[in-house]
Amino acid sequence: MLDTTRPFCLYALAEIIYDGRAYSTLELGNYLIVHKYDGSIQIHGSNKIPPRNYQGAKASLEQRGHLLISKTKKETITIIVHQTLNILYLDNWSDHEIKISRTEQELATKLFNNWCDYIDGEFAYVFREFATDVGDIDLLGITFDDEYHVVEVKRKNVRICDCTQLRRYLEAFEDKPTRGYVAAPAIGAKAKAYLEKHNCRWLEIGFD
Amino acid sequence: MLDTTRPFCLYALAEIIYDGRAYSTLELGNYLIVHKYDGSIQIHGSNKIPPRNYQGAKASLEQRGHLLISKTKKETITIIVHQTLNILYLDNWSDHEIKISRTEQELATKLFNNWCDYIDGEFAYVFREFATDVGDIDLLGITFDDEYHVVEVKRKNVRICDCTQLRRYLEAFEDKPTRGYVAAPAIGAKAKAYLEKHNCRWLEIGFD
DNA sequence: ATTTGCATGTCGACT
DNA sequence: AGTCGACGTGCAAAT
Repeated sequence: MLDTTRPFCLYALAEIIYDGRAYSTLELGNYLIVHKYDGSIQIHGSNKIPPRNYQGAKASLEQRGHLLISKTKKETITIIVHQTLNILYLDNWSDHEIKISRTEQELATKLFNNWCDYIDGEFAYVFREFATDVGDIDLLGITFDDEYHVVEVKRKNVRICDCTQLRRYLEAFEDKPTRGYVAAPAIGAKAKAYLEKHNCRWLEIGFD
Repeated sequence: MLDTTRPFCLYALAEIIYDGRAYSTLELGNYLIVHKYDGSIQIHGSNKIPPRNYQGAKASLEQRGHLLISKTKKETITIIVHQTLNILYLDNWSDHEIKISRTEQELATKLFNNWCDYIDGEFAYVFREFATDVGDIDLLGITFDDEYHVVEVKRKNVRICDCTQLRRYLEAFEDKPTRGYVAAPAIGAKAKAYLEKHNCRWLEIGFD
């Protein structure tokens, strides 16, 4: 018998059925089942980072014989436990978060503070997080002769979809003369070609 | 002493430092550390599905005193183990994959097989996975009078970025008359407005 | 409650 | 190795 009110880590011979946004089955085998304080549950196989199956926070967990059933409004995981190999209750489990540095914010700040090192022109204003109805623009500079310089910042390699995002922002000023930039540490060949084809530029910017 | 050649699940009082694509620290606390056959490692807190820290397959794991060090070429996780609370070796751990149904493929097939129920017109051809240099189009129908009907299929709620993706495909035929569709079970209000503004349509299509 | 965009996204497929 | 698109993406912030 399992105490489903406590967080645990169960190693079991089991099979799993998921029904919700999709439908999936996981055949009989030995899996690691982790149940957390927030109600979430995840079933891990012997490789890869993401769990084979999972259910997010606030799921309810219930045991009925050899069945473990995790439910939310729209989704259900049914675990058929054939054999319990091991069980570990995880008391006093910490909920601390990681503290991160070197983020997109950090790059945006650097570009904002050193604007003229990266972009030519005589600017009247430079905005951060400029709101438009197709989303927020990371950095927007407006020159004295009313030219709109739109910058999308990425903390890593630029993808094509980042460039379409930039173009969506540029369209928001279609009545103005505009220039588009993606600022990032690196860019792929296809994305660069796509950018240049649409008269946009890549700004190389890295962490210190 | 730990056998780092076997997959295990370790509950320990520890602190963690990650350095790689970003830099992060996780303060002293009780965490669940899972090491898999593929070399991957993940550190879990008491809530949420994703691990606090992780390292993908083919990472090397090494123990030096109370330090556990997981390394790849560009990334390092250092686990400072203050106290080992529990250790479970996970022998004969299965690597089976889940089998999924109700996928985007399934919806695309349904639309392909029942094309005329969804889209008006006299079609000469309908293609699946039609390749262009901006990506593969899920479904492309060409009428006898050379009108290009482009369909992007989504298995769930349509996002704005799905609509920009559709428009990118439409641009590939800018010398032809085109019509654009996003086929999906549901769509948000904003995405729908964006679609209609660009003369595209949402096709409601669901699983059986 | 819904929508939006980020993420150390991860992962698989393809060049 | 690098690039690209999909994911039951998960998640938090804004609306």
